Amino acid sequence: MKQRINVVLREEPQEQRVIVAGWVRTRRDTGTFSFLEVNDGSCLANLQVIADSSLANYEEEIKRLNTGCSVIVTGVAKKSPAKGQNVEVHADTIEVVGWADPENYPLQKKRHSFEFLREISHLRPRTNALGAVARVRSRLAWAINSFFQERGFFQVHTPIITTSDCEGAGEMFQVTTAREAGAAKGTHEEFFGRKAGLTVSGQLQAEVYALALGNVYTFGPTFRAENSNTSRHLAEFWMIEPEMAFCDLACNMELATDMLKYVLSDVVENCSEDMALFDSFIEKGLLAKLRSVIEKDFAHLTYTEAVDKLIASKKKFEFPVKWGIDLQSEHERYLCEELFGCPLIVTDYPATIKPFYMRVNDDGKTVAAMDILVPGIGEIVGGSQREERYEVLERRMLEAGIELEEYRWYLDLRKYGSVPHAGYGLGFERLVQFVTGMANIREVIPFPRTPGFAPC
RNA sequence: UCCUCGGUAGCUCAGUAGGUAGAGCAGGUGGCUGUUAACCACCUUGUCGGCGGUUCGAGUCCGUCCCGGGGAGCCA
Repeated sequence: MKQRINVVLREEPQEQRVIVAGWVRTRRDTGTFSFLEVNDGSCLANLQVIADSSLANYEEEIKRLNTGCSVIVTGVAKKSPAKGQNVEVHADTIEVVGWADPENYPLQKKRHSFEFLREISHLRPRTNALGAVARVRSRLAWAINSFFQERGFFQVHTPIITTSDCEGAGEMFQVTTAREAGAAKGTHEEFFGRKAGLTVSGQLQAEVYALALGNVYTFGPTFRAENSNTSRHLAEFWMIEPEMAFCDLACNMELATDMLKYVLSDVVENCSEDMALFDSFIEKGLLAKLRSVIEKDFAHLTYTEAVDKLIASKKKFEFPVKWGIDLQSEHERYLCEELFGCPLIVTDYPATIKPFYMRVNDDGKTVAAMDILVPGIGEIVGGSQREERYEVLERRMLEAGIELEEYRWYLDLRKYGSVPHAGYGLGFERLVQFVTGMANIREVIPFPRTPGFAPC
């Protein structure tokens, strides 16, 4: 039975027989045998395999092995006499499954720039850092599902193709069967009988299920056709959107805080080897940062208080601060990184700069919005209590220039058994970025899609 | 999309006042060694991002387009 290398490395070596299958990272020859470093993706560490020159295929094959070749090794696990590893496997047989021509194989046994690796997205998960990102990303997804499931939330699969436009979340990719550009208008009938696009948010549909099942969450792909070229934006990304009935802004903040602390703890505990790599090679002090986020309370300011703090700081900002403007990156960075040095929740933004569905506060000027800002990333969570009062919502939609007929279903939720409810969106890749310390969001999703880039 | 810096060997980069290119690593060959970014010796490698222009002559100067880094906007 084939075993995973993480298991072989974990068990005490007692001359037990093992079979492992993986890819050769490097080969070192000595007088009478060779060392192979084999990695099967189950963990960061490689398994050191001792290939003795007595092996039948030693001269013809073993000595030709190089980075990238795939092998199946059978042998005996032994205590390693040298430093660097506790376990090593002395091979009885090494079957070469696939060669990787060293003249052409792009990965070398040395550091590569992330920019270069991005050009070979089909090979980059075979590197230490990108493999670690993939494992941590998977664990984070698991932790998020666990968090919500443990609390009795139901996962709802909201549509990827949607006809709900102008959710205030940005440009939509259009979905059409028309073959030629422009043909969609008039000459061809729309497949859905109306304009459709890829979802920019599952929130509105999640609200439908929250007002039936109580607490729900979505976890799926999201698309923005914005021409954004930054280290924090993708055209296709994954978003988690919980939505809770009978829940106000305070309840929303509490859930978001608990969720972040829960998933961070889980990953720090269960991905320690990969996290150690990020801590020492990607972002120094990463683990200390994460532990402090897990332990410390998040700071909380209202937008109005935040504006006061920014003005009181007497700092020169490129964009002068004044009540009513949206907070710029430099403002968020000052508050989050300099003033507090921890995650910061900003609530109660001016109604004029937030979307129609956010609940209007009693002052009539602000809405029950909340953004969670995190050092180094900026906004990681954006949410609000939703407007549950029919008349108020209708007025806000009209003010926003929204076609009411298109949103009858959404207004109906306020017409029949309406309840206070709230929710938020968490950018999954931004979370992975925060957890791994990876500087560019294109490295934390397997196949990044950005303007002008979607190779496979 | 805007500002800014960059694109030279498979990778990371150097290239002086315009005179048709170099290092380290990788790769190849040989040697050595319970090695672990192994080590030592020798050898190979380039449409200098694309197109156009100035010039006797362009990696180097000018224009334009593409791509990447950093910052900004939009946001998650």
